[in-house]
Amino acid sequence: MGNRRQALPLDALNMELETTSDSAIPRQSLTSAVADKLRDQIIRGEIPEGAQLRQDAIATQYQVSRIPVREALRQLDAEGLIAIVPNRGAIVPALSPDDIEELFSIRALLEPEVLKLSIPRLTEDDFSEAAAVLRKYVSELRRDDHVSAWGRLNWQFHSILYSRANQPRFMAVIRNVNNNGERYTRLQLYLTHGMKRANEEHHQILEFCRQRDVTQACKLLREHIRYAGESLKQALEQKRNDAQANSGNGGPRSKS
Amino acid sequence: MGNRRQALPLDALNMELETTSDSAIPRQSLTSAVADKLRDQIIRGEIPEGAQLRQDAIATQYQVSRIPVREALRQLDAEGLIAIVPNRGAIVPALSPDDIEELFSIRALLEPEVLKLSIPRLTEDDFSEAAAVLRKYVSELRRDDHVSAWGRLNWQFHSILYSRANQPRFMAVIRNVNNNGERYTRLQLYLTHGMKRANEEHHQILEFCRQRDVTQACKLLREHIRYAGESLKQALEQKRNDAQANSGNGGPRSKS
DNA sequence: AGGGAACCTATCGGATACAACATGCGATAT
DNA sequence: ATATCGCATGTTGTATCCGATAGGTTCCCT
Repeated sequence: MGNRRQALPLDALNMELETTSDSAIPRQSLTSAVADKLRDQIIRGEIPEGAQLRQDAIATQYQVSRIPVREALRQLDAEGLIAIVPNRGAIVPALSPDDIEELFSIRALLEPEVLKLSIPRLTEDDFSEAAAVLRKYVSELRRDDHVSAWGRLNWQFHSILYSRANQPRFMAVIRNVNNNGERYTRLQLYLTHGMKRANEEHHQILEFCRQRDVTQACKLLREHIRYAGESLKQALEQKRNDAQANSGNGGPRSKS
Repeated sequence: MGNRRQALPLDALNMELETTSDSAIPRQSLTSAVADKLRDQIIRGEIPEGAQLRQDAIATQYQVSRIPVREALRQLDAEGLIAIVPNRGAIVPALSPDDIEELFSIRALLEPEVLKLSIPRLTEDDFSEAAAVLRKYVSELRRDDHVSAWGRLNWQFHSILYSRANQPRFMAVIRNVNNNGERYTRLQLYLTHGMKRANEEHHQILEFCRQRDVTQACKLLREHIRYAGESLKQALEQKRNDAQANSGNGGPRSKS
């Protein structure tokens, strides 16, 4: 009974997440593995807004103790993806329309700057890779579960365009800001309105990049982000209003 | 000996750090207290770049177990203040001149935007508070340990000016980016060159804000940040060159 | 019957204990 | 003499256990 019974879940988790096997046998810590898994679930919306993240439940789910879970939660808290209330656990916070507006404003400021630095160094391979992502994007449009893939592809496209800027600090911030907002891009209202237009804009941006037209590409990117943020904000406001109206019919027990 | 012997260090830590006593009996967790303390030490440069953060040492220093220390380290890792290498501990990473340039570029993009939104709502109290910070700043200039206070006052001044923008997401990013670079503002070369000029620019920015001249204030702020970043980058490059020259003269015992 | 207070349970926070990994030093063999 | 293997030591990673806190529930008193 003295031998290993803990290697299994670690390996299992690592297997799931081992996308970049650099032949160095990475073997990340359980904390990192749990953090990555939870982050992914939150971003994809599998863990909905307002959900409580029970340490024990997560621990048993992944067959680890609560220690790595707690460390992962601390990390996600620092990333802004969850909010830890002392003695009361962690929840996935609901983002207000103003939060959405802010997040997209930050993106609209930072991403064009990175694109500007990246465009001169982009290669033909980068362009075709980006184009491939856009094709995948279109083909996913008709699938039922496209919402889960949409955000990832969107990020892939953008990050390919930025990849040659060599600005790791920028990218760290941008990635984090994207992570914070991405789960809301699943909103149906936003999807139906924005997906087609976003796709066209993506193609146009890519074309400007091919032509090395820095000014136009950055300008369009900025507008692309601003428009996406604006329409997502409106979709969110509408959803909140609907929800309020529903609760107003169903259960208004506070005032009248 | 069944009764509490752990309440003491927690209270001690909280005492040390309770700057903002909101009368809500905050009593933050040990993890948060340790994270705040370490963050402060790193920002102030008390923990120098390249230093290894031994969990056990920190735990005994603050008379807590390693658990809250580990969680605090995870948090600081997510904030970018330290780097955790699996199975090999955490270190305070050295920032390259390019990192500095990036951090200040991000600031130069984000902070003027926030200032723009804040200026119309700034009150006379805000202006006098900012002016008071600048006076304190000048009076600290002659003290020996001014370097420790400089960064804090600098941040105070800036954050007062941004405070009415009501953009918490922006501020979270800006604060974090500032934290990441602040420990390098202690560089002597940078201090001697930049402090006087920075002070003058601060006064000028404040004046533009008083006049509600959004355009000029934002323009000057952007230049202020860019100049600070540029001169700090140069100071850092010079320091690195000197260090390399010294190690070239003093300690090459591998070859000759 | 309604309100309040004491208990009760679920969950979090922290400490201790132990296992795994990394590194440095020394022994040994070539 | 040197290179390599193995052991010793120190540090990190994870599990388990215990104490603390908050919110709900029940019971009693009015």
